[in-house]
Amino acid sequence: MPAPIRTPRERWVDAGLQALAAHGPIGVRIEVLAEQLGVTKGGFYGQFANRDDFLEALLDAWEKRSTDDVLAEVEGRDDARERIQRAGALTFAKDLLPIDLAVRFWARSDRAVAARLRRVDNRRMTYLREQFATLIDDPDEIEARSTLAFSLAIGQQLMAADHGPRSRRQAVALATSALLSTDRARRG
Amino acid sequence: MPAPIRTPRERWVDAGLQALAAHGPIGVRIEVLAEQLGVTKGGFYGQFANRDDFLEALLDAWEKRSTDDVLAEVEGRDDARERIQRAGALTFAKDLLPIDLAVRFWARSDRAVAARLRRVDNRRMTYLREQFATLIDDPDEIEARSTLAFSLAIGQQLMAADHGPRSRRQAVALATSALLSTDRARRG
DNA sequence: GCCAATGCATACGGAACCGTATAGAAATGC
DNA sequence: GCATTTCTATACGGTTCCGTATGCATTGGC
Repeated sequence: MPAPIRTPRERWVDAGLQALAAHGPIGVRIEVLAEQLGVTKGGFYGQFANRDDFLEALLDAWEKRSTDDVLAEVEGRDDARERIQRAGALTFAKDLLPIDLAVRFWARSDRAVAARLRRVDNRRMTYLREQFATLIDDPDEIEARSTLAFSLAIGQQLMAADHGPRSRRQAVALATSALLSTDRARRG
Repeated sequence: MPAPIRTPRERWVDAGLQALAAHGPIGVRIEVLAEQLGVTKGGFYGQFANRDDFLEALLDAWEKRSTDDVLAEVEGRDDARERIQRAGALTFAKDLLPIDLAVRFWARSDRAVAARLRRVDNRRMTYLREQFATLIDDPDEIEARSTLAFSLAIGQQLMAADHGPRSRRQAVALATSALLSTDRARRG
């Protein structure tokens, strides 16, 4: 009996995430998204109650993609160094990272978003600490390096500086290997 | 003959920077700023050609405050470690930092802003490298630590994770002292 | 106190956008 | 094919905002 959905939720969400990544939550305009999708907003309000409801859906999608999906993929690697780098690469993968940054910025002016981000970041930091714990004993050192690793993942995407003769990739690689080195602190 | 300006440029700019920090450039609404200042937009267009012109003025103010003003203040300290920490503290001072983050996010979708940010960040990184060079010899190590230090300054403001029994301040302090330690790489 | 000048309040037109209502289009089950 | 269901195009009212025009009111010079 039905007529199949021409523009399913997921297409709205994908477009919405892109807008969120580019301009923040204020930049998520339903009529603009509709135009990008080649439809009008007519169908939108059949699937989302209103704009706020839609923004919630965007956060849901971001949260799912950036925790469960990533952690599921990363397990099954043997080497801790490899897992850290792989988790970093995935967590801050090319398509997810702009969204992630937008959510971080958003969280600064919205308590509910801040609470979500905190949950997500805590999962990530917990994982990071576990991995560093296989390399280092000193809890202070673990915390220091986890914090630096996390900051590096964010910072490299937001800093605009050049690195002299080096590429950004090379500079980040140098920083990463400094974080992973064990010639100062011994394994237990 | 005149009537003195009741709401000078600077007041508009300050309010604009606050809006920019909170919601990004899209969130800078002239009528909203006017209401916050207790006036109408009537006087605004006497001092700024239009909204774009005003956004330029906001960037000018940000650029000036976050380079010249900071670097001027930081010189005259003897110890390199102290200068690094002081420059970091000032560059990312409480009032400047939210603006700084907003500009970073803005730069991701605006080439002109990106170019400005690059200039500013290059000045900062150059300064950071100079300071680390007084502690370390290896150029790779200098680049790694400078990159990590810069990332930490940004990242600590955007990460939402807890640090177990430690406060955020303590975690950042641990990370900072790890960056400044010299027990691995010797001075030259 | 009055004149001239200038900042700002008020009012307006236009655009962008939200959310609702309604009607038409498309597809499925029969 | 037809009826029914459901998605979506169209149209609308309301709000927010930009930029302009005009008039008032406040201020400094005399």
